[in-house]
Amino acid sequence: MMAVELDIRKALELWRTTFVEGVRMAGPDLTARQLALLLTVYLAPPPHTVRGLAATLHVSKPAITRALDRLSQLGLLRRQRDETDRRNVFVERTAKGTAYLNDLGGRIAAAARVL
Amino acid sequence: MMAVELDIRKALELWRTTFVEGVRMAGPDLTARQLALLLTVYLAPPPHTVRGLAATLHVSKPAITRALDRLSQLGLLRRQRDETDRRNVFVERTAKGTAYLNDLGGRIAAAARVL
DNA sequence: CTAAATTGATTCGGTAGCGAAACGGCTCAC
DNA sequence: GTGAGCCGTTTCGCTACCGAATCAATTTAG
Repeated sequence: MMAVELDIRKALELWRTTFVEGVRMAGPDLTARQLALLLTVYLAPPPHTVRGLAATLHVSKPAITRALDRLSQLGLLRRQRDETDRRNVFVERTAKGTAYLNDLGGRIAAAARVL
Repeated sequence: MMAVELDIRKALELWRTTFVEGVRMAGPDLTARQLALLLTVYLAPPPHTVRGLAATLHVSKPAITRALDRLSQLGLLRRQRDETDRRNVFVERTAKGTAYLNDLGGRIAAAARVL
């Protein structure tokens, strides 16, 4: 697979296509924060804790907890208590979340192909 | 400028980078709808009316009005009454909106370059 | 064994978004 | 001129998110 080169105009058109498509399909309607969190869990190396995610995203812990409530309610993510230190909560992937992001990535890639 | 080719993994990493960066910078915090609207006004050929935008985005007219309230309050967009048919409202670009999207596009392009 | 520190969750008051329905200004056919 | 129809806006009741402060559970230091 090839180099990724984008000028500003094409970058914006890529975003426009994907966003408009997403808005049209009326999916789960995630916040920017929620999507950033979801993508981080799926793309960055584990383990992911609430505290770590808060630091990564420069966001308060309650904000992470709330985003986690929402995303796990949607089945896109899962909480898992750390049994060796029960204060920690690990955030883990789910099959549904994988499918969701595969779909999203596919739409982005398809939009990029059209440019 | 070159071809745009993206596999799913790279597409998602591109989004992750840009979203996490955006969340960190704590910008205006726009909704998916608001951003889709903003991008449409700047990238699709004018004129843009409320009704037309609602049809393009498959969204109700009041939703467009509200997004317009927000975006014009932020100075990223401007309403302009159609003087030949005063029922219409045209949505137009602003210098601030242009700067905002240039910045966004630049960040996307930069993120793409790192892949 | 107890006191301090750490982790994630909860509460509080406030802001902003949503869909559905109703509204007022404007145009145009008759 | 008047009535029908179109356009964008407003209202209503509701849901979801925000930051700040606080909390309960757990671990660790002394």
